[in-house]
Amino acid sequence: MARSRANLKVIQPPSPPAARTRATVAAPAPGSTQRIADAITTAIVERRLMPGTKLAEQQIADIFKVSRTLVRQALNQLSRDHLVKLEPARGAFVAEPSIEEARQVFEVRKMIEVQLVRELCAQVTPEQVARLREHLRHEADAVARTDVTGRTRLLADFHVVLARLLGNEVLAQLLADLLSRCSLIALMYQSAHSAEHSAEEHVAIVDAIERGDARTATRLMASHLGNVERNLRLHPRAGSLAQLLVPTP
Amino acid sequence: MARSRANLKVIQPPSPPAARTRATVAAPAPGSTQRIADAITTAIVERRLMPGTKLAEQQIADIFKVSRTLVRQALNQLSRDHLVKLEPARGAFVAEPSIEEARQVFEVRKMIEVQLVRELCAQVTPEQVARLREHLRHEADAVARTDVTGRTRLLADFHVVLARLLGNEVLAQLLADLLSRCSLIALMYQSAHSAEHSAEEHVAIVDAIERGDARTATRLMASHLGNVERNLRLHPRAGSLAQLLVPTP
DNA sequence: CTGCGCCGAACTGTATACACTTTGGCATAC
DNA sequence: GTATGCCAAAGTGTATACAGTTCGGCGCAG
Repeated sequence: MARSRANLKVIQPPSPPAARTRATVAAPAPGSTQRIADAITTAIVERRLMPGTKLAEQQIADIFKVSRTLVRQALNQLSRDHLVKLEPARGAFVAEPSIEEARQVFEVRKMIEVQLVRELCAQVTPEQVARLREHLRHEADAVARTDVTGRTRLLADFHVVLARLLGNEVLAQLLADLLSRCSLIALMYQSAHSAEHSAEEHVAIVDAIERGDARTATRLMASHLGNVERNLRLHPRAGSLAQLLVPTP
Repeated sequence: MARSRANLKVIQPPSPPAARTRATVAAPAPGSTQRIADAITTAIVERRLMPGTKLAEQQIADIFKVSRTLVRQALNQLSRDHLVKLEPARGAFVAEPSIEEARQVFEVRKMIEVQLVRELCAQVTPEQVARLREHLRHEADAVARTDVTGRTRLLADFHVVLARLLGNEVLAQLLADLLSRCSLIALMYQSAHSAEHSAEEHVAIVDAIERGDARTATRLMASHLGNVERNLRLHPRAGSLAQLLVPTP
């Protein structure tokens, strides 16, 4: 895996519309650290920073016109989100989630979200269904407009919206974290899963939830997550370093 | 909620045997930041630092004989673990989880751990059962020796051990985070749940897992978590500020 | 006696400085 | 020609300096 030497300028500090990965709810903005973390996050998720890219502190500091101190704080945060990997005395790199890690993340998502959907079926209100329908409309819009970035975000947000309907902020945060990891995984193991397909599956899930049909809803969610995972290229590719290191006895 | 002005000396930098909350697996030790974070963590969990206590950077820096830089990093980490709350321009305080947050944390734990136990029943090996039995022995020891600190830690670790048996490190980490929050919650809302009772329930759960009896195991886990939560004083206590602010119309 | 406002001590937020580690290249030895 | 070792540039780890904010007290007015 040759480390990408891509130009770091791709980050670009967006002035007003920073990402809201967790800015909306988490910290009351301890300063501009969050702005930097968000910019890097979106840069990673939008594939402008490829996995393995080195994130040199001074370089980023220059881009944002701040000191290394703030950049360092941002990188620390991102490392806690598993979006960047910190190698002591060597620097920060965009994380390269392993295949095994990808599997585990999806396994956890399945455990949580199946249960989530089950509980939702038992207590969902018409207003909540309406809220979900609205989200589905946005998804459809983005798919129609072939807005790749927005589409990806909305498809992920769907799952967070579900969590938030339970009124459990802890759960919602937790899922949001997992989903940001999934974004990175998805772009590393280039999904062949079409956005339309995911959107359709989301519709089916909401239908089942509306009917309060827990059996169907959980089954659909499980298969949905299974589909997404199955369509990742989670197989050691020929030419990958891991393959080369095994002398095949 | 009067802020505790307790003497901060209670932290004390332990030389060799630092806490292993996440030191063992997470970072390859980027320096001594982890040492400080661990010391504060154990101080909180062992009730030497009460919720609401202010954690002044310079004060802690003096104790550990380091600069504020490292302390700051440690406090940032801890805030991500929800063990301390960072108030911009005011400082860091030991977190005071709300009753609502406590409920949500337990709800999430129930969702995850019930599913966890179910999957474990389907694929548990005799060696794994043996590993669990060993842990149960340690629990019993600690209970017998009335080793409060060790006992509390072991009772929590039981759940992480379960997670680790699935071979899913992501899940294990996630649960470990939730459990550290639970420690704080437990000490804030002083549990009346006896350690013996918890240990017994753990034994019953392992028994069910060994038999591969998923139905019983999941039921036991759900009721175990329900018991622990129910025995917290999760009711607005008379004299609490929240109560005083409601004029009872 | 109570309340308001000003001021200084203390503390946080950010930048900068310095020491130590890593790294890549070049020269030298084989 | 390949390999080894040394050195300088670059980068990270930690400490320190400085600016801006908060907080508590003291005095003064009512």
